[in-house]
Amino acid sequence: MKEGPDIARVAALIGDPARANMLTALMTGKALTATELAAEAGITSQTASTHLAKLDGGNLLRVRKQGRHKYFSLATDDVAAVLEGLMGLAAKSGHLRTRTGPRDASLRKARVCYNHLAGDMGIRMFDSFHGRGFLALEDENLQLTRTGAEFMTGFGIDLDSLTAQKSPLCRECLDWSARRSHLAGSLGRALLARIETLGWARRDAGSRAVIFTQRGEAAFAERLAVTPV
Amino acid sequence: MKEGPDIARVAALIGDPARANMLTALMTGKALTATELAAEAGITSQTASTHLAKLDGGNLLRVRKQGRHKYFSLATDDVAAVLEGLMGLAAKSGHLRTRTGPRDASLRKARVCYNHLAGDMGIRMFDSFHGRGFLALEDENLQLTRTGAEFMTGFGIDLDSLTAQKSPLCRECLDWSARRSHLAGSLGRALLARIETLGWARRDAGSRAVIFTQRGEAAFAERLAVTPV
DNA sequence: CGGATGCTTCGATTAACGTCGAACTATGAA
DNA sequence: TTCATAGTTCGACGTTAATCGAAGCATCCG
Repeated sequence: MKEGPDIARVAALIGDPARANMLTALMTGKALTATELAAEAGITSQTASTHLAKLDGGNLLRVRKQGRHKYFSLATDDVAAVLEGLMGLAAKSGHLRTRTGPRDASLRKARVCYNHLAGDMGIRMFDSFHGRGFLALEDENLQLTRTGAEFMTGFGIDLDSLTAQKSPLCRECLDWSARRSHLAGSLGRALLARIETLGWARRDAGSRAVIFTQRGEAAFAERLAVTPV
Repeated sequence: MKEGPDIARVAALIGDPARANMLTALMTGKALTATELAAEAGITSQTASTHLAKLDGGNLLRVRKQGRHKYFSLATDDVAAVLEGLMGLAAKSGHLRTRTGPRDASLRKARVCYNHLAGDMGIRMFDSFHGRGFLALEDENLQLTRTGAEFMTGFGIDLDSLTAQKSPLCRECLDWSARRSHLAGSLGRALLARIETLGWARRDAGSRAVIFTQRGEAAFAERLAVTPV
């Protein structure tokens, strides 16, 4: 009778407060261990273990074992995108955990969304790439054009190592405000990494904010977020 | 401690099977009454009533009272977008309700996503509009360009009445496969309505499929989904 | 080899919530 | 007015699932 994918299963997985806290913690893009996630959610390590097993079973997480540690991260960009969408809905219905403070403003401006740049600056960069013809919508996927590839290489991105991976190079990701999209995919990740390497910005420890230096923001506007005439 | 919007609340709302069934039923875009939704979810009208109250309280639904009937529809396009995203995740983790059949194929090709066209054909139309310069990414929102407006008027869309509404004209909506976006917003709605008026396609009763006639599909490819050279 | 740390499994408790029968209100039809 | 239909509220039942203590593995370190 019911048609289509079983949406309730996934939603219920995200719907538990403890699990939701873990997932939002993973939105920074950093891989966290089970105990770290337990602390993040405010539960004991035993319960965290069962929760993490469920999330993994639902294909929401990617797990890597290293020695006696188990590192968890979000499975794909799609998961991050859905989480962002849910945040948008929750924010709109007014159920904010904390009232909007100064930290919130910086989150809107620039933050990390599963390892790539989100927020106003992320959107501006995406728009600029699009307008300059670096990205093209081809078939089913977002593609990097030849001029785009040249630009990326010039910016210090090693495209060869990126294309060697099996994960998609470019992808769209809907933003917090759920209005516009920014660049995800391995290229998005590489760009943020490059921005950090260049010293233009650094991640705020313990939150998702990305804090640009004054020089970094100017350089960003000049090279990445150019508005094409 | 916890920062950001309360995502668990919303996800838990969608996470109940009965409520999820109601929401997916509303993805057709049609407004349904409480009893219709109860039947759709396979529960009694009393339980449906409490569920609908909760969904409404979570700002996921829009409610209109007409006589002794209460009509429910999805609150905004954002809600539909999140539901689509969740379907993508659920589909990927392999938990399909029904094994993929012929109906599933037609859903992928063209279906209705909260009143606008989704699926392959929706994506192709969006790409074409983008490539022909009908849509521009401006500031925070997707904008209809002047040439785009001319085209729409020529296609028989009454733009004046659309812009008179307060709801946004253009919006992106992430697709099932969660890879690419198609056109939502009031313009997206109007386009699908126009397509139906022209007799190019009709909605399948009881599913989300949009079935094009042979002539309709040819006309669609010729006028709406032109690939710009 | 101990001893410590990270994670998992088991069992029992507890709390939350979906469910429906029954009774109630409101609107529309005869 | 009388009856029927749509929807809501209440109370009780039952199931589900989150939680933690305790015990059990696995891994690393000295």
